[in-house]
Amino acid sequence: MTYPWLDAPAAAVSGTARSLLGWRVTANGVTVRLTEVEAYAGTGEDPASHAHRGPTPRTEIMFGPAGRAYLYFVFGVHWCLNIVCGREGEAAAVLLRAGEVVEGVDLALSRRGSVPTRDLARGPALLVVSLGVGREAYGTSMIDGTGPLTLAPPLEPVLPEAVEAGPRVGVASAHDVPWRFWITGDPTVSAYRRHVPRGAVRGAVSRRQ
DNA sequence: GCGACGATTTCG
DNA sequence: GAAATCGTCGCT
Repeated sequence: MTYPWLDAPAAAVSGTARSLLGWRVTANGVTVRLTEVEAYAGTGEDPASHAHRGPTPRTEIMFGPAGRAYLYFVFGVHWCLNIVCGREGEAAAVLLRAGEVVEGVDLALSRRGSVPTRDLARGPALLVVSLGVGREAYGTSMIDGTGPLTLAPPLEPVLPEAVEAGPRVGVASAHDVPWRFWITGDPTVSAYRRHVPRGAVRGAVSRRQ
């Protein structure tokens, strides 16, 4: 199977992200049906993207061909998984934010601990834990069967009217860009949290909102 | 070399 | 609201 739209131009990455809703990602005995994703555009175009300032050792894989896995380690604690999109050199990507575990629930539960089934992959780092992947999956292809991750089409199509869009979660810039997409009403979609500066002044008035 | 901070999660 | 916890990246 081929995935022609994964390498659509980076300018179309929001459409690519939308199209990925309902697709299934399998790794290590667990399959997740994607219910929430975020699009990140290429170098110089999207201040919220890790690749915004050009390639670095960490983001190098994003500049390669589409369909490979870009994982990054955040807060010294968690891994998050992206599918590299766009053409070579463009560095667009789609962050897999949440999904429904549709196969291997018991295995996912063993990795996540005792949580409600709907919460198994309800968040980008939780999705990665359920799939049982980590650093070793960095840079592997998700579309040619050579790596631990496998991308597969939806069993049932996700209709356009079932998709909502809004601001991306936790990003420090580009709050106005509605490049987070999710399946309306799906219980496995994560809660929206806006970016909170780490060194925020405490006890001041302007803290909330 | 150094330090600020992060596409998060969990607990209080 | 705030801590956990460390790799990454740009340079006050």
